[in-house]
Amino acid sequence: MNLDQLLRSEIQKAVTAVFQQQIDNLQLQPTNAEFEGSHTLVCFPLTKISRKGPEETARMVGDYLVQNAGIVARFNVVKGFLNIVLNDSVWVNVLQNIYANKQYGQLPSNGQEIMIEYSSPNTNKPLHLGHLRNNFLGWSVSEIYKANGYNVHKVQIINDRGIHICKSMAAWVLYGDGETPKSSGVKGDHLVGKYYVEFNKAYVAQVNALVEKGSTKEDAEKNAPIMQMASEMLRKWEQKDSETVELWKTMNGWVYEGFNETYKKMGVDFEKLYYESDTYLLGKEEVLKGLESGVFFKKEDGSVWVDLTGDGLDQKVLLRADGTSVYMTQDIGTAILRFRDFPNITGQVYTVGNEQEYHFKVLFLILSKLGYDWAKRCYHLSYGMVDLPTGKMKSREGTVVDADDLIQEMVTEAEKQTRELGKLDGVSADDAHKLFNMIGLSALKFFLLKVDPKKRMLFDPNESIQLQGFTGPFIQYTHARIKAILRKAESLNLSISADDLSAITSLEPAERDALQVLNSFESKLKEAAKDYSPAVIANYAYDLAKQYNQFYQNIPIFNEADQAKLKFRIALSSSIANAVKKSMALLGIEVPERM
RNA sequence: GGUCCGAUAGCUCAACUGGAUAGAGCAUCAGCCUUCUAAGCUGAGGGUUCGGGGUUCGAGUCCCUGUCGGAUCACCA
Repeated sequence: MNLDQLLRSEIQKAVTAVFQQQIDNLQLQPTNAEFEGSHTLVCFPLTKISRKGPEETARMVGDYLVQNAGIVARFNVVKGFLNIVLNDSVWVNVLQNIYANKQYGQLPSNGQEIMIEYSSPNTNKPLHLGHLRNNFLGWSVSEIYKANGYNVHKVQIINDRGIHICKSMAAWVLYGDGETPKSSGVKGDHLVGKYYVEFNKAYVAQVNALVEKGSTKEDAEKNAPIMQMASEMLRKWEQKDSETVELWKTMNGWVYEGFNETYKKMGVDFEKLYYESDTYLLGKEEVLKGLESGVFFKKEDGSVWVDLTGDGLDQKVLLRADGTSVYMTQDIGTAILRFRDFPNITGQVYTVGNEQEYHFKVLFLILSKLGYDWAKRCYHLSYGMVDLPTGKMKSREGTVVDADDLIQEMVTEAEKQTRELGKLDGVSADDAHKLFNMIGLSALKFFLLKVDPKKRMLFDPNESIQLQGFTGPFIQYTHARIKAILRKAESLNLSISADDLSAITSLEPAERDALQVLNSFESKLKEAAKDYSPAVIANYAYDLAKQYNQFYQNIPIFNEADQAKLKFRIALSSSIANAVKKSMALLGIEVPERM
């Protein structure tokens, strides 16, 4: 039983004894910093059964606790709030448990298996800032679920098929002159992206030319030769024309090489990749089956639809009149395939931007209409867009922030600031390089993950490369500081067992405060999983680091003559370093031994 | 136009899901390095939580209403 549960049950007993009645929902919250205590019982709800004023109610419960619950030392009452001070021995015991528990921050397996999808890019252009939020978020949520005892499968669906890649292909055929990543030294995804831009340039020019000749805009958009060429390529691809398929494979191959390099830099990984080119046909089959069973219907032109007007939504097309599939079709196929591949998963999580909320509402509804019971355990992890100080990112206007460029800038900036601070004495070039990477990526990841995923956020480049304050590097620095202490302890041959700590009978406030934050790790883990929110962990890691720094600044460790206290403080430092490391790992951030 | 989401300090974000005098960071100002790493710590100023109603012991949080961002309502993905 953890501390909160223990205290809760003591309060429960107290309330029952004092008022001869039980109450289900005890409101227990952390005590505000300005008052003495760690836990606060909100007593207003108790006045119903106490039939006394809130202050008197609080005093009665407090008196009972002090007399009968061994863990409560004293209390104070402010308005209707009962601030509870626990015995220091309780906190010592908390540290003993955490210090002895090598698994602290990893909850036991709950036997559940889930799938989490993230990333899922199109293969016609390189990854950008929006993808970074997506990848960091999906990866981190996966790790958070693992830490909560789930067996997690990380996957993505690669949109490797469709008109977008055909556009890049068409432009490359027209203007590429045989250029390859090898011949030009350009990273594969960037090279294919370059031809996507080329396509759009040529397309706009052709449309304008046609409009000038008297065409309507709509006709011009349809008839522009380069668009006709791309459409023709898509048709040929669906007919498995060998030349087209070869080109498609080649150019996608370039993109995958580029993506893999970027994923590696980002530090994200996948257990299994799904490709739209493999799943869209299955989706088509499922739709046709649904048509037979009457879940869907066919219009006169031959297109297949689902009618969701009964659910407050619209009618939605699932197969075009010419029999080709749309986005929804392949998502149906992919979902079904995944539950076949992983029959034990209880649900799946889709990490996709909030502009697709309607799409997923429809998708889950369709799957449940098709009779798949697991549809109700599919969850759209919907996150907000990333804005720039200049406004929205628009690929057409060239205002996207490229992922590779951004990572490089962050690392370069980390190097610059580290050198300015003169932190590199006695550090090898190799270690220094690793450190710059660690710090730069930490700044970036932490900046993107500290905000509630559901909310739209602003990416200010100047602020993101800050290394002070509420940032990843600040937390890394705190870890490095603790490590210096632990190294010194080791050099003094101080070995500390959990039993050694019981010699402590009283604590400094800064020690108590740090222990309280340390002790809340597992409840934060649960909250982060429940809310699908790495931001909960980011805030926790920051609170913990900040709390430790206060302790560090106020209480000298090695000047302490009392060996028991010295050992206690080192054990506390060590446990906090572990929790910092573990929580940062959940965000995909490594922490250095020195910085 | 329908539906959904958002608005908190100059700026970027929190607020334990209805609890105390709404908290951090950045920026500004003032302190602290002969001590375990100053990428740190301490302090000050900074708020009508978008406006207006309501619900109750209590509202940034719930309900109604208005204003202003945004997203979505494609045989695009």
